[in-house]
Amino acid sequence: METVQLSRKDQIDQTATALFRTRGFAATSMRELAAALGMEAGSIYSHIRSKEELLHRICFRLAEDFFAGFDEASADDALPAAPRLRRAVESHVRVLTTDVAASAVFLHEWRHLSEPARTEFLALRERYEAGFRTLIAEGAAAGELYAPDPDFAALTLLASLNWLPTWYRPGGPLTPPDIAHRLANQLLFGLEVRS
Amino acid sequence: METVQLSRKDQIDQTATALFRTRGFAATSMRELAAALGMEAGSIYSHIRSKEELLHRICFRLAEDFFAGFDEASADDALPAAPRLRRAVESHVRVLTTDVAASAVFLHEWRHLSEPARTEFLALRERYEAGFRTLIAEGAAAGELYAPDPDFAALTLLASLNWLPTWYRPGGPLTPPDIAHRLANQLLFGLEVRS
DNA sequence: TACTAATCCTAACGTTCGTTAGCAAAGAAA
DNA sequence: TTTCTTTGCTAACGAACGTTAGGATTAGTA
Repeated sequence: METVQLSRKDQIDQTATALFRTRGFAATSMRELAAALGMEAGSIYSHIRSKEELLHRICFRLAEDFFAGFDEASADDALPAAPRLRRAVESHVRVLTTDVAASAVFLHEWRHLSEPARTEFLALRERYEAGFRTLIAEGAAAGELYAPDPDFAALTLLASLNWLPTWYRPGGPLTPPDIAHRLANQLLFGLEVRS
Repeated sequence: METVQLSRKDQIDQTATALFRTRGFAATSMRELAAALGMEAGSIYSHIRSKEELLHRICFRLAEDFFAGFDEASADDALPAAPRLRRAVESHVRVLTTDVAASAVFLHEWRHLSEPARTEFLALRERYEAGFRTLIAEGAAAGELYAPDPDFAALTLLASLNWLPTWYRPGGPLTPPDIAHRLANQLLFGLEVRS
């Protein structure tokens, strides 16, 4: 029964994601993972080919999610760059908060991918960041954004967002849309009151 | 001769820091570390007690550096909160850029500390972040800063800064003071042009 | 009923891990 | 010259690692 297999496989993926997040990929053993699933280590290999396959799936699935969200958020060419950037920020936060554990793995554990997956992953990441750079550069060129160095601004912007999985806990006082809105505001308007 | 011993020990610390940064603490073996130092794995134990001692020293040394910098930056009570915050940001960036590898380890590998070091470390970190929260809250109360939620603002501020070790490479086009200045500007003034 | 696919087990494989014991060389201090 | 400290080696320890082989059980399909 295919759905059952997929369901069990998804269960393994999910448990692995949680463990990779809290203990790190290298420090998580297959026996730990098996114990968390209520099974024996050898049994996992009825469902997966290798430990790294788990990491691979997590990282590349999230990459897809980020791309899909960004493309949708920035697609409307009629809109000025600034609101499109705001929507892209909100999309990024939405993906991050939808699966915090997977996001944390995506952000921190990708270096344990072996070649050529590692290089492929970094290329995707670079392409994604380039999307933000372009958006900010457009906004700066149009006078909508103050960004003397769009590359630097994009770096800082994504930095603020990507730290989120280290502190965000679902069920806290702030809902994901709240967080997205506040982050976008703080990053676009800054902290200091201007005269 | 004590200085020679310390020098060799420091060499081990430094090499360990670089390896822990790029490969992660758990994925770095003592044999790898020894090879990078041109010695055998067993020989390292003439200088250290355990692998974790290396991590412990790295993490807690950096914690001290951050505290010393912050205390100096925020000490001047005569100054308004906003410029003190700016100086604290610049100090944080200075510590990060002075030893990027150690900073990356400090930020990402501390979870491999075992108890009670781990709890002790987290308490230090919390105390440091509280310093920023207080500074931002003071600035907001005095009307110098726009921060409806100082805790949230502090989180985002440190997030932007702490991502730095993932992209900064010494010898790039930007000097550390440049970076500090730009980051402080972007975080305090934001991106969006106001009318 | 017979067959197939899914699921999990036990037992073990070869490898690598952090660490230790015991010994040796080499230079500084006495 | 003797002594001590520093530094490093080889060899090995027990434990844990990812993974595999081969078999058992179960449930759905034909």
